[in-house]
Amino acid sequence: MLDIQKELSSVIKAGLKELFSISAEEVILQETKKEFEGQYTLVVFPYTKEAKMAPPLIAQQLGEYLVKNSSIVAGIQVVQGFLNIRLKDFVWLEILKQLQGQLNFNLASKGEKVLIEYSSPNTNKPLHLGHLRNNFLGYSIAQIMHAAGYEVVKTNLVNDRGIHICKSMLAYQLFGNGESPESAQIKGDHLVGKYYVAFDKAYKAEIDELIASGLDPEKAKKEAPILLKAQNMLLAWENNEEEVVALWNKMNDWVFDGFAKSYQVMGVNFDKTYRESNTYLLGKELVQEGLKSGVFYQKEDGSVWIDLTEEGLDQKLVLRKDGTSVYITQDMGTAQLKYEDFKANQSVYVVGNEQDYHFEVLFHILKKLNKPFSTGNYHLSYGMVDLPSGKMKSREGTVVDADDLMSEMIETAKERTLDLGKIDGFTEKESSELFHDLGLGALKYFLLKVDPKKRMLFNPEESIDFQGNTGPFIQYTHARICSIQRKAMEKGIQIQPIEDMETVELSEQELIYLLNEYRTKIDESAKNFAPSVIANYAYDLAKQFNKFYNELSILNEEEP
RNA sequence: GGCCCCUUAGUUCAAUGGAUAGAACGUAGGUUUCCGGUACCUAAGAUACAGGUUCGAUUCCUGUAGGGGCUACCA
Repeated sequence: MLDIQKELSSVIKAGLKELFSISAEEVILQETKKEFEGQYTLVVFPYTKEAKMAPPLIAQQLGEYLVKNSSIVAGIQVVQGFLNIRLKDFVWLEILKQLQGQLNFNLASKGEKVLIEYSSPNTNKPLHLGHLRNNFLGYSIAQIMHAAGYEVVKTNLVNDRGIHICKSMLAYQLFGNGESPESAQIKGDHLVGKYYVAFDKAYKAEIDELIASGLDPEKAKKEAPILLKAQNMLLAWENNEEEVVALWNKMNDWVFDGFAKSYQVMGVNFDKTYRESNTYLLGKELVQEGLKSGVFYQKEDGSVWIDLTEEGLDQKLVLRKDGTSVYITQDMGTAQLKYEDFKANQSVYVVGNEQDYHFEVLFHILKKLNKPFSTGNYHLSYGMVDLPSGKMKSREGTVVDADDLMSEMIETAKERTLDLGKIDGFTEKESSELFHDLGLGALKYFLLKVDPKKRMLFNPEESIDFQGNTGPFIQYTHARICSIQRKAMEKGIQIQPIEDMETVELSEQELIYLLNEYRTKIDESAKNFAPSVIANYAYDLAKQFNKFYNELSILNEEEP
């Protein structure tokens, strides 16, 4: 296998030694920018001191040495301290031959299994805009890592137990009148969410009442009857009381049913779904184990803690004094379960950045417990999605509902496409699929083009553009390329895919160049867990293709 | 208070420590024309501030200012 970089750097090393007596350990070559000649660039500034010579002179002499001594270098260009290297055509042909029959866009297997946990919804309310960013990030990073040569397992951890779930259940018991998704014609998750809101409303009314009757506000918050009832219900649930468990099952089924529909519209899926109600007990076992081995310690009141002050963190509770588990307890259990199920080398958690501290603590605990799954953990932490009015708050009703948003996007796509009048002859099914792809494409691209760790702004008023740096623009370009190639085939015209390419050889060179570039981007994207790298690269390519095809006059435009 | 993250054109986003900091939207001007829209061309416009490391800093380090998050026996 011909390795261009290796070949070049070994000659460069020899040249540095012979011409300037510099022994370089490593030579870093970068891709040449488009506006300059050549494919690879060596930056010679670092050698100025040792060579005692001006950078352009070093580059010139080194370049001449390369042309003379390397069989693959066709020519050079010197710009200040930059040495641009142009390779001979046969090099590209050689590589093309090697790639023959394996022009596969996926990279060679890395022989590693990576587990990606994302989505992780609560079963007390429907999904919102923030969940969309999570789901799209998780799903796309899974696709990217697959393309980068990893074996990928997608998991979802559903938080289906706890006081917040009981709140919805209680409100349903009080005000529900036996309503069901069927009878109310509402998606299950939305119906349950409705009662979560109803609880909060009743709870606030009770607090106001108590305060009006002269109670201290802090006390009122803790002693509102409806809250006490919810707490009782949680205890009843933990004690497996039949009636409560039945209600819990019924309402969870509604929510799962609703989520399944949302996931389908989103186009995401999972290999395995875990439920917190099944993993928290295992977490408790791990706490007992760690207590024995001295990783945890017990306070007098019976609560169990870990001391991470040596690691620069705090002390952290892992089990309440009443023996019930907290969030981190169940996460320990889930980690073990996932390991037993899949034995992955890496485990990625797609969770918002408000939980940075939580995961730092979790990973430290796993290390201290000395578990095989204590390595390879990564928290893919992403920033919040803000609205122009500020942060989204469920209780204040300032959330953007995921289902609503997706429908609106599809509706917008429909309106714009109909305006353009480009779907004549489409069946109804084809049209609605097209609207779905365009609407979701716009939404996905919008949420993915931004560096995950940054906060981002979403303006629903302006909706999302279908022109410029957007998903539909890329989709449109793809459709246009296909259409042009189809027409060209019909007319028997041979199209050179890249500007300035006159011979078949050169277009093959460019093909490999693009393939290499694509693979580099995939690797970079996977390494940084950043779909934004690929997203922006795709836009860049689409723009280039569009510009080139704009100059082709043989064909008419076609529908996206 | 302590810890973590962020700050780039008017706005929303790019830029493995390298070449003239890229786009998009918006704005202005122009081509096109019954008018508008579409399309195309052109222009203006940015690294929060102060130091440091380096041949070279948007990028790394320190400090300042601004924004956000965490700091629950919530999840």
